[in-house]
Amino acid sequence: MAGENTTIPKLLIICGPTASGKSELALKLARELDAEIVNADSMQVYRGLDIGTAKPSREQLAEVPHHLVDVVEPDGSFSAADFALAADAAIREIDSRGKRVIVVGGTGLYIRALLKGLVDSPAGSAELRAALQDEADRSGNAAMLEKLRLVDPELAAGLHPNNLVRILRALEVHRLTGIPLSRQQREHAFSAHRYHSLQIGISVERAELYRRIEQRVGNMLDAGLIDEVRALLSAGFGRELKAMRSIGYKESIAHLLGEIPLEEAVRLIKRDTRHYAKRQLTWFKADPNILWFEYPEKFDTIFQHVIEFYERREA
RNA sequence: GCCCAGGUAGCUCAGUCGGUAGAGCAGAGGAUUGAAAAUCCUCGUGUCGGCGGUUCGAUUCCGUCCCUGGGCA
Repeated sequence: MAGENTTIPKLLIICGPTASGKSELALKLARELDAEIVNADSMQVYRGLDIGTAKPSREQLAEVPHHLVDVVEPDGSFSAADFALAADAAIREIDSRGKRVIVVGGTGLYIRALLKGLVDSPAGSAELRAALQDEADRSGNAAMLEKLRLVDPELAAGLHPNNLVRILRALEVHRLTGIPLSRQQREHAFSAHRYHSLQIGISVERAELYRRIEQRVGNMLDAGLIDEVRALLSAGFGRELKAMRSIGYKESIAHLLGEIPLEEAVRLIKRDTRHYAKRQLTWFKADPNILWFEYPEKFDTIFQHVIEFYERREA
């Protein structure tokens, strides 16, 4: 049976803004369904970033197998494409053991990359990026956008000169492949259908969400966030690293370096987390495939949908 | 009680030599194809403390009252 099993695994996806209770719901469902969890959070993949990323506890990680947690060093590189690749492997492996898969996370692009794939464009090269950044520093953002316009007018038209990250990525892809990124995107268009999935979003009233964020950040401080960041710094992981520029870490570093008082750092962490939650909501709201429920209030309804999803025969 | 400084957007404040006002922060909305907890875009009418007076016109000048700081008693 193992060899001839070519069915596409069914994925239960739990998403929603930070502090909405995703991990808790996923754990509960995993216990009930004998499932394993695949993390789709861009920061929980980093080793050593535990408190600030609200990583599941040691006990929780031991109780339910988690994948894609602690898979890269804080100075390592990781991207949406890396995620999709690693998640595919983990899912296949879990599926081969006859277990179910629950994907949980707040990184919208990672989930999309997993379900629909990304354009087949080359990975970013550090040297090329550095060179482009250098050029941008000298000639300015507008000049870089102009440069992009010459090779990919379609993409350039939709980019604001200040959005240098995207401009440089597009230039990078063109330089590496000779093909305009917009053309690849148009052909790709996220039209693939890589898994059967049920996407559940946890909806929380805005004021309540902000209250929870406030509380969660307080808990992180109590749990020793500052110490965690201090340890990372003394291990040689500096503020220039992607992981260390994430919420909770960049502000803590500023405080540890004596740039801002602790209370200011805390204020900023709360603010940045709120903004982040808002961006997540914008992303997920735009996805018509997500079914939204309140949790824990609607757990039974969620569970019904899940059971029905697993029993359904996919065409 | 007296003196001084203030009372302008949810907050901190700027400003109007008299023609009804604008920044930062907060907040809201959006974008997002190998950096995504990143990166980026858009959104500011509020009895300018109350009431009178002067004036064609007052948030701006004058008077008075209330409130908040600070100082003196």
